[in-house]
Amino acid sequence: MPKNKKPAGGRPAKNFEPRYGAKKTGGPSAGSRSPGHRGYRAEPAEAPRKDRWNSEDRDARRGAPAGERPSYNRGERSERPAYGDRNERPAYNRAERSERPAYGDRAPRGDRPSYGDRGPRADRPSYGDRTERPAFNRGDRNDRPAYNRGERSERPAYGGRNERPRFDRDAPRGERPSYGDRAPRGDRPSYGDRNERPAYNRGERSERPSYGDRNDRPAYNRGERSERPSYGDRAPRGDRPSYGDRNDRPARNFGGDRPRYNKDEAPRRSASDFYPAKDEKARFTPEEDVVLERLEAQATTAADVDGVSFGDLGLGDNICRQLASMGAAAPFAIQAATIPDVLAGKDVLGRGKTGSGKTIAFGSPVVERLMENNGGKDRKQGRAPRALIMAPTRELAMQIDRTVQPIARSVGLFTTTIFGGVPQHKQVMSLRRGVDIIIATPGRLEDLVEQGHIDLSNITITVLDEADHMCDLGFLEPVQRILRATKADGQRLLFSATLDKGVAAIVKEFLKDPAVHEVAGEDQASSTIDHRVLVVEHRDKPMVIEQLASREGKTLIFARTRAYAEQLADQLEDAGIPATSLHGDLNQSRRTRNLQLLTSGRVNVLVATDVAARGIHVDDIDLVIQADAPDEYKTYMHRSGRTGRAGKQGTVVTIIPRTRQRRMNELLGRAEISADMVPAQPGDELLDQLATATV
DNA sequence: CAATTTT
Repeated sequence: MPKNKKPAGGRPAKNFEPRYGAKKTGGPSAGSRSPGHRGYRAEPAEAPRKDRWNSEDRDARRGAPAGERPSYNRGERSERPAYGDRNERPAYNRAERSERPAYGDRAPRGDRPSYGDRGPRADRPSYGDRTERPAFNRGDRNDRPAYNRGERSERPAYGGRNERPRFDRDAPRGERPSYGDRAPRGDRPSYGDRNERPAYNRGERSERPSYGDRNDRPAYNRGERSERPSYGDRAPRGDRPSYGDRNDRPARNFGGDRPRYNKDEAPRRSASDFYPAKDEKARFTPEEDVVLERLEAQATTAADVDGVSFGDLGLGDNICRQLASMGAAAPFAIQAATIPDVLAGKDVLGRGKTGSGKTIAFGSPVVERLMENNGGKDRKQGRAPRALIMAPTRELAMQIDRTVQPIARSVGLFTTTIFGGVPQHKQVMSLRRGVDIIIATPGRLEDLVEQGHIDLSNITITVLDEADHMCDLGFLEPVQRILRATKADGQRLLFSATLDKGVAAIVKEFLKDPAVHEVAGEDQASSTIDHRVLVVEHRDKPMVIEQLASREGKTLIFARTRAYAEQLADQLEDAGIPATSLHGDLNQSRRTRNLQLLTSGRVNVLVATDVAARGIHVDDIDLVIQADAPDEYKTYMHRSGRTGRAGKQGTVVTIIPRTRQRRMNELLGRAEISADMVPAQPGDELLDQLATATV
């Protein structure tokens, strides 16, 4: 399918333009779409502004800061074939879902308030329709008179509506969940700018569960949690349909080929050396064994840290107090090792075991440094961010924010998350209000930079979490471009549990004489994880997985592909094991919700791709099943690091075919893991033993 | 193969 074909007759173009046109000349357009949202206005204040944009004033606006220009009307955009191919992607068996009563016997769906009046799942058009629906084929949208129903013009006009298909649009209205039943928008924490709303935080923050605690790093906050009111009486997050639901399928195919920086529009802000064209030759030269080979890592042991406090490391009182309130009373080894160097302004490479507290290791000193630099006083609107933390997945970005944000707020600094899969508007608004620390995934960050909404030129500290992964193919180049846009002499921090020479390209170009830290005695031998490898006949695999997964505790299953993850989740549900999935074929809302299903314990089995392999923390996962063996030893280490956190016991079971034994042994060797490798088939008692080992 | 953008 011609991915880039320009449809005859320029239909998509036609469909794009009227959309924008209609927005401007047509009815009013509200930025917020539901009553209760903090920005909601019955008489949209934004409407007049749009008119102005549309008028001849445009010339007058020429000189306006980039962030305020309606820069979205770029020509070539509308000519692009839009999202056509999305619909052509395989459905991954979603359709079958609707045929099964599965969700009916699943956890107490019916108990949940907001969905109470919805029909049973099977009656609804179901997500299965999605792929058949021209979801993103905006083309049809404007042609459908249905959406111009009378009340439309009275409504706030849903400016962005066309752009965000909601589920079940095609269904008769009566059958769709009425949006009025939803929790008011304002009650739902929004991804991007949570911290921007003073109402939500401030002093109480530390006493509250602070969104972060939900599935954050282990040690912090555990005990207090149960004592606190917690958001228990709120509708569980996962139940509140949210932004992402509108795109049923996230965009993919991120046009790696798409030329960045629309040629006809020079970057306006930081015009100078922004993203120097492509690469002055590939920087990655494998034979340069820099980093950990040449630079001796300074090992810190837990004993070295004994009796040391965060204050001793150089953090200020507010931050120390905040850390204590988050459950981090005293620094972990990796934190004690790196914090002083970070505070000293050095570039740092930090390697600490999965779940060893890396987020605080970089988060708290970054906050401290920013505070030092401006005396905590510079809060002018729209100030440019000064620190940037990048992560490979959205979930991880959110999780980092949950840890860093309270620390930042404790000294009056603001953070915001920037990632894709959700409407950008809120993110842009927070940026305009001014933030100090951006926590981002590379794609959306670059997008907003290109749009002129983000100025990276004042970024003095950049952190790469999961740094080795950020240097993998597909991430490396965007990361390089972003780093080049930050202050040239800025401080850079690279953290990962598997930090290796793969980061050489970044280190060489961007770090100066970095301090390298690792924590001694944190090898797999000292780990609390029991590693097993099961050699299983291909035909037995489904049943073996079922047997392993039908258990009490939380189980995380890794699959290599999204399709298989989805299929496995379906299979388990069919078998009566409540399970959900997490992978890139889900929209962000469902990703967030499904992960929340596991953290909340509503579902005990999550089947995920490697999107969940790194960084994300869920309490008490005691069994990790690798339905497909990983290709890389590092992947093995990260996946297995989802269990056995905070010193708890965990089991990792890897299922392989006979033909993979040798490769598996090599991989385990590289990971320095010793694991029993035994044949297994359904019904084996061993499987039950493994399933119940930790429950 | 997965992950990473679409206002």
